Amino acid sequence: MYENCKYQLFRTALEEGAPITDENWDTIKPHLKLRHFNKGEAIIEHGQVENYLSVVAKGCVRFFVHKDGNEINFEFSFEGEFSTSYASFLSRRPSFVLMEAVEDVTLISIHYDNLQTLYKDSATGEKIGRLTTEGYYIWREHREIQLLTLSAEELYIDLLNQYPEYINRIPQKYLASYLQVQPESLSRIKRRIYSNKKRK
Amino acid sequence: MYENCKYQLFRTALEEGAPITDENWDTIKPHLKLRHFNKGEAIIEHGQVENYLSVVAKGCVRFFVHKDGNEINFEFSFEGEFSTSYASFLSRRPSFVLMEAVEDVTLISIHYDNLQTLYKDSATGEKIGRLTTEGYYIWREHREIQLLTLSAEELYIDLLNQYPEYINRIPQKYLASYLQVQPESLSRIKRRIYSNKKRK
DNA sequence: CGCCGAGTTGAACTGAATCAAGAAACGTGG
DNA sequence: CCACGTTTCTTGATTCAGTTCAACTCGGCG
Repeated sequence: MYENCKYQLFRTALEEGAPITDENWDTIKPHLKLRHFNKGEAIIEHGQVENYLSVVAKGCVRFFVHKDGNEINFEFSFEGEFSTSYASFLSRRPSFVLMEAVEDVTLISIHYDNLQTLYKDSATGEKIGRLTTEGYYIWREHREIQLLTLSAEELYIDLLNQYPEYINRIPQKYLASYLQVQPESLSRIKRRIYSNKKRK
Repeated sequence: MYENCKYQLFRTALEEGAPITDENWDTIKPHLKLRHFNKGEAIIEHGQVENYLSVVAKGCVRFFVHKDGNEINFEFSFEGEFSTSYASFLSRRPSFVLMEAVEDVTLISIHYDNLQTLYKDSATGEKIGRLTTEGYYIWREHREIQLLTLSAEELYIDLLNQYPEYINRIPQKYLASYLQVQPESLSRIKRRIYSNKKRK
């Protein structure tokens, strides 16, 4: 019963693409499983193939890549959001992206093979898959345009406005590279923004 | 007969996702149409909803956004590649992205409504749609990681290696913002790379 | 032939990176 | 619950790469 409730988050996430009928849900639900990760634990390592499409039930996940010995964070996911190395999941190729639990994390996951079965068995499955991917695509395009057009400070302000409850859960050392700056610069950006707010 | 041949590029583009049967193709083909644009002409303006999913038959298209009175280019498409303001197309919302013909351009296009009909009428249609979107997604994720990890010089070298035939067709003033630098800096980057090559 | 936009080059400037040191927060074990 | 050690965050000083601005070259086109 308790787990049942948790799975709902997966349905809700899917329903951002399109409404799910109860019958659809009944065919999906048996394939879901919960996976737990401790803070700091790897969820996907470099070179692994991502086998799961997951939604975060609890916690915060960061996505990052290695570059010259440094980590560059390119995404974070929180409760109710999809959380998967999607390009690897879709292409069945080794993941270039690493995933790690920023906090203790619980994921609601469906295995790739089970998803393919759903696709094969029902046109609705295909449709849900398409709409989910479309939603994911739109998100990526949005982020890419933001990266190209906004300064680190503008990106930070955007996060403050859109996800005030999330921004404090991401350690600044991770957030910095997401905004394309060094941690020291992010520190100065925050000071600048904060002192401006006080003045007004 | 001539146009028939041109449409093939659309099929080829789709088949990067999954093979298309002749029957599938026969249901798609009647919905395709060719659209021509002169060099410099707008294909999508800011705020328009994108109604077409297109593949480039001839020419080069640039995708860009406005920022503080400047244009920032975030994508280019060439012969055989998809070319659409996809987030707008999928979401039916006004496009934030502008599209323009860099050279004289011919697009092979299918209208949104016709695509939806294909989706409704066949599970295969759904599948093709899903796989196409997946391919598009993978491309976007790849580009986003490149933006985060590579310097302008590294991005340029990457283009040189991967698309040597395309890079010269993009005016440097457009290419610069794609690499996140000013045209003057791109000029210096090219000189640096070229003089290194000579030395070796 | 002369115009115009694109590209190149140089010089000065600027904002972020780097390096280094100190302050604050965290958590681990006594 | 406190003490200590580790990590994260902040702050300052310096360096450096890219921007900006301006002048100049080049090539196409009427």
